[in-house]
Amino acid sequence: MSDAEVDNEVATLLRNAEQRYTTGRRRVVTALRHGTGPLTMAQILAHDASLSQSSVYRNLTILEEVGAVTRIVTGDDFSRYELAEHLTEHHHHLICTSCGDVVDFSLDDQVESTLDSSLHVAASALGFVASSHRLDLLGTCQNCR
Amino acid sequence: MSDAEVDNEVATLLRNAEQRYTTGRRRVVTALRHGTGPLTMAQILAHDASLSQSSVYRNLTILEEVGAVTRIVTGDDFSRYELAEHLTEHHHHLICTSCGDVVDFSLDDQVESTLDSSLHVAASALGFVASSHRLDLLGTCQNCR
DNA sequence: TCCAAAGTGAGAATCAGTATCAGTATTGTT
DNA sequence: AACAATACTGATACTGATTCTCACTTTGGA
Repeated sequence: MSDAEVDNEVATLLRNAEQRYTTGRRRVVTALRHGTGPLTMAQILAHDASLSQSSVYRNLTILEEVGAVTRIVTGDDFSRYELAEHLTEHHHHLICTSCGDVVDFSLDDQVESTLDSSLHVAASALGFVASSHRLDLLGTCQNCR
Repeated sequence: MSDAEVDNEVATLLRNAEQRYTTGRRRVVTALRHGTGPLTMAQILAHDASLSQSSVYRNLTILEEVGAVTRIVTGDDFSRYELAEHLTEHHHHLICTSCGDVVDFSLDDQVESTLDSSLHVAASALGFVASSHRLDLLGTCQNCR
């Protein structure tokens, strides 16, 4: 999805929720489009020094509520934020257990669809209605080796 | 693994780290053996009123360090704790996005091993050394429907 | 242009989790 | 069995990421 398409889609999501697509929110979305994985608050602020922390937190919450952003919690002390999957592509996360960094990766479609159907079977056996899955690979990144 | 075997294994892990297997630590392990998924601090304390919060936090940290316990962060406001996989079985988590409750489930072995090899391929393509994976299914539990 | 409603940002407040430390329990030694 | 020496406990204080507050600013419609 191109920058303009993402922008349009985010604008629509916000408008449907009677929210504005302000400059600050655009800047957050721009920051999230950069980097190779979900970003921490510190990374977002580092990417754009004009942003103020409290507004970014508030805007991330709103962007998450309207479905434009997803919050990731990996286990270290910081939440991470990325654009929602329908604005990017289905992907998973490689999490470095040493430095905490998170990088996106994908599985090939066949593995993904096998997995997906197995998950639905398992879920319904337990009375769950599955809506999505989340797959993280834990290990050590190149830098930390 | 039987209660006694788990107990022995935890005892060994602690001893190897020059830690004692005290009554308080036994009680925490007992609490974690109950329930259908990882437990929050509140659930552990509710299960055994004789435990004090600060000691449980400290002991969970130690049990995690020696490899007897795993900390799970699902995205709501509380960490959850479970016995390490080698003391139970490889499993995944159904996470109710409405109430936050977490329940264990398993995939059949074939799906699991296909997944595992795909993950290793993907990881090494990015210079990662994979050590384990984590798969969560998000949805709505029976109670919240 | 003006107004009402929405957004901003600096700082205060919250609260899960961690650190402190005096008191208690346990282990090894004589 | 008594004595250290060392580990553990638990009440409490502290920390820090995130959320809340509120006076001020910006925005969009009439």
